[in-house]
Amino acid sequence: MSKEQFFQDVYEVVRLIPKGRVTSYGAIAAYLGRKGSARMVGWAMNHSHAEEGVPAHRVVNRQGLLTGKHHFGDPYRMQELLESENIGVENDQVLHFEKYFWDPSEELKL
DNA sequence: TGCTTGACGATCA
DNA sequence: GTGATCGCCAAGC
Repeated sequence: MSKEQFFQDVYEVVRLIPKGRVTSYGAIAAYLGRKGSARMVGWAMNHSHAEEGVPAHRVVNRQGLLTGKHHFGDPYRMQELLESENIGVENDQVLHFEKYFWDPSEELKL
């Protein structure tokens, strides 16, 4: 799998995240066979601005922390988008993260 | 060419 | 429960 393919797959998986659900960088990395390379997913997301229809706000870290909020132009934008999908956010963290967590390797089952 | 950094995560002390 | 360390792999300098 080339790095370009990895990028496209990341974007595709992110686009498949149901509204009102969130996932983690690690979960995406694991699903794409890049277990342990969660940083690559984050790095790919950093370039997701060039893509369209990529709900990057639905991707948070393992702790449900909105670590990528500063890449949305306005830091409050990410939280705002999540709250608009009935996802509670407090102190830069998704409330009931386990409840909203969407694991591609479980939901998509390859 | 080589070192540092990074939207991360798991492990160990 | 907290803090330090390593693995991951690409980009920037």
